[in-house]
Amino acid sequence: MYSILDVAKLANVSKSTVSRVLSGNSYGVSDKTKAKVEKAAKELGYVKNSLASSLRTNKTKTIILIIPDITNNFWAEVARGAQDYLEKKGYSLILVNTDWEEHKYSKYLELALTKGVDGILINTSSSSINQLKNIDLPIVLLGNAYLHSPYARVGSNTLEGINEALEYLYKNGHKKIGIVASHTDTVQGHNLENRLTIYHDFLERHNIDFNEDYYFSVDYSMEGGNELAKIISTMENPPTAILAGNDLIAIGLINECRKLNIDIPKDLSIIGVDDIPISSIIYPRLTTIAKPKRKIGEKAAEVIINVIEGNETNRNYKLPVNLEIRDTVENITK
Amino acid sequence: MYSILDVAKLANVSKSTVSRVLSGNSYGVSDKTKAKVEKAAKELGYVKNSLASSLRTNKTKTIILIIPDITNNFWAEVARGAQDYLEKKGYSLILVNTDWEEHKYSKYLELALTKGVDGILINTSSSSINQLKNIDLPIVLLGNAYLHSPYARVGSNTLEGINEALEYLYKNGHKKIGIVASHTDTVQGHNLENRLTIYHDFLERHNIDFNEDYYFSVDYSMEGGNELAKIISTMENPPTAILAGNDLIAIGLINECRKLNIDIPKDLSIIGVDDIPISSIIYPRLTTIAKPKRKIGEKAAEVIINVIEGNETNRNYKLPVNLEIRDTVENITK
DNA sequence: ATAATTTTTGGGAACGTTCCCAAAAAACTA
DNA sequence: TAGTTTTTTGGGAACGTTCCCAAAAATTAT
Repeated sequence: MYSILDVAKLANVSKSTVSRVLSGNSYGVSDKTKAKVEKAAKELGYVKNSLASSLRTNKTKTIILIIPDITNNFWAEVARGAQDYLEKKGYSLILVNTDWEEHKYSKYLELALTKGVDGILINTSSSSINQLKNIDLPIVLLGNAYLHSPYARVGSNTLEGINEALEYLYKNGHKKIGIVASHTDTVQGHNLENRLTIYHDFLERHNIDFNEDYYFSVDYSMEGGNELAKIISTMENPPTAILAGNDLIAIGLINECRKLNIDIPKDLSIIGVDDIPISSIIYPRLTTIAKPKRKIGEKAAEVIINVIEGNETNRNYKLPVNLEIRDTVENITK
Repeated sequence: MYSILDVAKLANVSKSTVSRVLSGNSYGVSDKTKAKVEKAAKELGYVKNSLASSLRTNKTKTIILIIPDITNNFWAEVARGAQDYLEKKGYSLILVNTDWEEHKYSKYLELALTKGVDGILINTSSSSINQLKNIDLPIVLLGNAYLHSPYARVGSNTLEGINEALEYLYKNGHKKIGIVASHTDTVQGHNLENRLTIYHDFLERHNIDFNEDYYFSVDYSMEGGNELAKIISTMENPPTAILAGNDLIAIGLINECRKLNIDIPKDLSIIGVDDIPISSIIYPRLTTIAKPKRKIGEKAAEVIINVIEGNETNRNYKLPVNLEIRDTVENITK
């Protein structure tokens, strides 16, 4: 491996000049010496040692991405979006999985410090958010939680999607609409209270009485969906549509309904949330509220670079979701 | 941010001593000074600057993972496996996506050089394999291709799985077994010729005549699977089972068969290859040859660290696959 | 042609570690 | 106790950049 000095010797200039040319910042270097240097560098196949550069400049052009699990398609998409954008800007991405475990947050936050990353893209947990206070680095939060933290945040406007989905069901003649929320108050930072508020507003707007039987509380998993199907199958006055908490529930519901001879969507319309890859493949294809996963990653990357380069103050971004209309909602107006 | 000198001053020792203690290699430093140093470091909240360290030692404790697309569950699992192992060993992972584009391989290989990574985990394309020659770094190839390259390789023993699947079908009474291969010779480095060899060996072993109608050549996608269903539905003497080229084909086949009123598995048994997440969720749940994705990542990480630390010469690993028995194979012996 | 100004170049220090070598301190030997 | 060996410590150089400042060269003005 050649260094800047080798290039300097070959080009017959000083290392300072070589540095000026090769670091891109070649103001005040005459065109002909610049050409000389570039030629010499090429001839040697010089490649810059970014460690030395970083040590001097205190910039690593590296971002760390701290997410729960890259194996989850949502996070994979976010990671991809982030990497794509960062790459364009000359940044690299260090990937790390937390599995929501506190000690890993600590560990990786420390890693960020030793490695000297220029910024942190992180999906925080409720307690790791506090650890961030001790870190003097640009930080962008991934997700909808922690609205009032002092950091920039990039999430999606799920509530608007919920509303849109509800209105879509109404337009298709549904008035007996079930809604699902989890046992726990928040799931991965989504405040489900808010979803219910949206739901109640919707009912009020259309003069529909709230029927508490239509508020379901199951686990956010396929098993939860199975359970939901069983509950619905025993109801005297079941809903005609379900707004599931997420796609997993919706899919569990679909699968179990098949066994219970409930036809989807004829007997029951379903809308999911997330648009996981399976949703467009199962039969029938699931109508769902699609989160702009990749865009979230891209935007987060864009924001953190802006923060790093001082072009932006911390802000909250809520990226629009999209109601992906497929085959699980029946029009029952006729 | 404090440096080693600050710690030294506080502990009243020299920077050398601090370095000795903090770099782990504290042979020849007395217990009491060691304690002093550790106390001082803790007191200041010292965190090591790994840039400076790397510059001096020429080791970054960083591996680059070059894969086609993290959004593909297969690669996400590989990445996860690799990261989990690397983390345990104190290494970090830089993630990069190629989309099989040549110029990105070049770009990222150069990145590996400037960043001074300690090793490269890469799923190469046919032409990028040549670029590796110019790189004097530990390299581990991901996947089954390029058997005769000089690099260590970690893949899976898919052929053995194919054989097992074939035998499993036979055991369930199937003799009219269709097999799928792509138009092209290789798909992502899998030599399909070999699959056919296995198939022919199987037929021979059980004295079954080769029926060339049972060799199908469709695209490795859901659309390919749809097409396959249509072909089969028009056959006079259709196979009773299909060994699909991958899960995507199998799923496309399942979905299209539903439309064509071909019952899976009563009318047609299906086995896929890959075990993508959807396979265990669709109805009916797909029996498939599961690749040890995560293990591949783990093993690759293990191997590259061994190569880096000089404990291992380049070798080929073929990790065993697993026939995941679910609901798409019918026993037709009775 | 000389002075003043601007442009271009080079030398040294610094970033924070680790490593080498020598010096100091401690432990042992006779 | 003095000499010898071993253990422990400290100082300086080095890794390869970038940045600061001054010097040299080129350009312009008088």
